[in-house]
Amino acid sequence: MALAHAILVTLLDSPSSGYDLARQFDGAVGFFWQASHQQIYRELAKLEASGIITSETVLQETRPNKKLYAITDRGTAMLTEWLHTPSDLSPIKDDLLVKLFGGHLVEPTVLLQELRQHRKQHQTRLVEYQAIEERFFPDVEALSPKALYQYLTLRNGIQYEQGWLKWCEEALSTLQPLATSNAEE
Amino acid sequence: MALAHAILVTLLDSPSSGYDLARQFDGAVGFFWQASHQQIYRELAKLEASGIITSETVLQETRPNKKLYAITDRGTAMLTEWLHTPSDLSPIKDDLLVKLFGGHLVEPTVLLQELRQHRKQHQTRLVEYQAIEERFFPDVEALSPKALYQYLTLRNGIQYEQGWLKWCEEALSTLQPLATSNAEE
DNA sequence: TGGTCCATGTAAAACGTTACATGATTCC
DNA sequence: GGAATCATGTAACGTTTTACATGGACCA
Repeated sequence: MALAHAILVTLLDSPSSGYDLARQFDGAVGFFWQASHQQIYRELAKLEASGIITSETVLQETRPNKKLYAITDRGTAMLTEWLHTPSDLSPIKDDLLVKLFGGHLVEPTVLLQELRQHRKQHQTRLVEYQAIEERFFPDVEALSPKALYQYLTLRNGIQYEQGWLKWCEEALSTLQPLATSNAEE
Repeated sequence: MALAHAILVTLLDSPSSGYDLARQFDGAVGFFWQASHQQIYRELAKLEASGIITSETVLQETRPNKKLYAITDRGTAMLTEWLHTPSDLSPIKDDLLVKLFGGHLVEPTVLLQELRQHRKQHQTRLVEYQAIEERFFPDVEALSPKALYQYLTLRNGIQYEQGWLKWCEEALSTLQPLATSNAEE
């Protein structure tokens, strides 16, 4: 059910094909939900069958035709109902932390390397998010309510990446003393 | 495969029954992985069938007998190999952020209420984590390598909850102006 | 001519959730 | 007497992942 909701809030922004949605899930929607194109196409078929979305085929000359999906009134009603239903905190599943929990099994350099790699990736994401913030949300006071809500999801991403970076630094300096006399980087 | 690894690092700590594991997944392991008892029992049967763990039946008088599972050499080898394989950043799936993205559909008070609820829950978790930190890790300098790795997973949880709290505050004060003349709490 | 983008799908396997099922003990 | 804890499972269903499959347009 959760993927359905993520698709619906995306369609609220603009009618999209499955392909468009897949790209949005790789971009801005990806801050808080990920899904592959296979999942998306299947879910779209299911949502259309139950009248939550409708499609319109758009013929194209130089490119394959596409089906543009849009949310129906029934879909909006369903989404609104869900917005009124409280959610639990979302569960965390993190491979890196599982690894750390058993980290004493391997030489310290193994996880130090992985921590450096993660730090780098979080750093990259943070820079991307901050670029989006500057480009699209330069003046928070001037935002429409809709833009304001979406801005907050971006702010969450920024907060999240900053937290990870801070923790990576802490973990690296905590574990570095365990790695005796190694030249790495 | 990921649940398997979470079970294995837990068994590394001490041989456990399915029931024990389920409780650990509700506790310390729950910082970074969640699983229901049904999942755990199924996975244990599978892991035993492939020689990654072994079980020994422990007869008990006043309580039901239990099967204590322990990791085998093959299991340790498999886990070690996985520790050497780099992981991607873990995907985020967060209902609350999906809701915010479509938040303009409902009156501001709806999401303000939900944000307050989430703030409260993150606050509760943070206090729990900090209690564990004080009780079990009072002197970081004195920790064994094994304890040090596990301490870092707790520190990640603390960082995570602090980040969420900070963001909840920001989101609440950003959205509060949208809710005009309402008496809520 | 080899790679990426556009565009949509099928199929199988793995993983996760919900509901059902049992039964003694211990605590309030 | 009722709820919680200990202890283990089955079954059905739903979701996610991984692999396979196709084919034209455009760019270097």
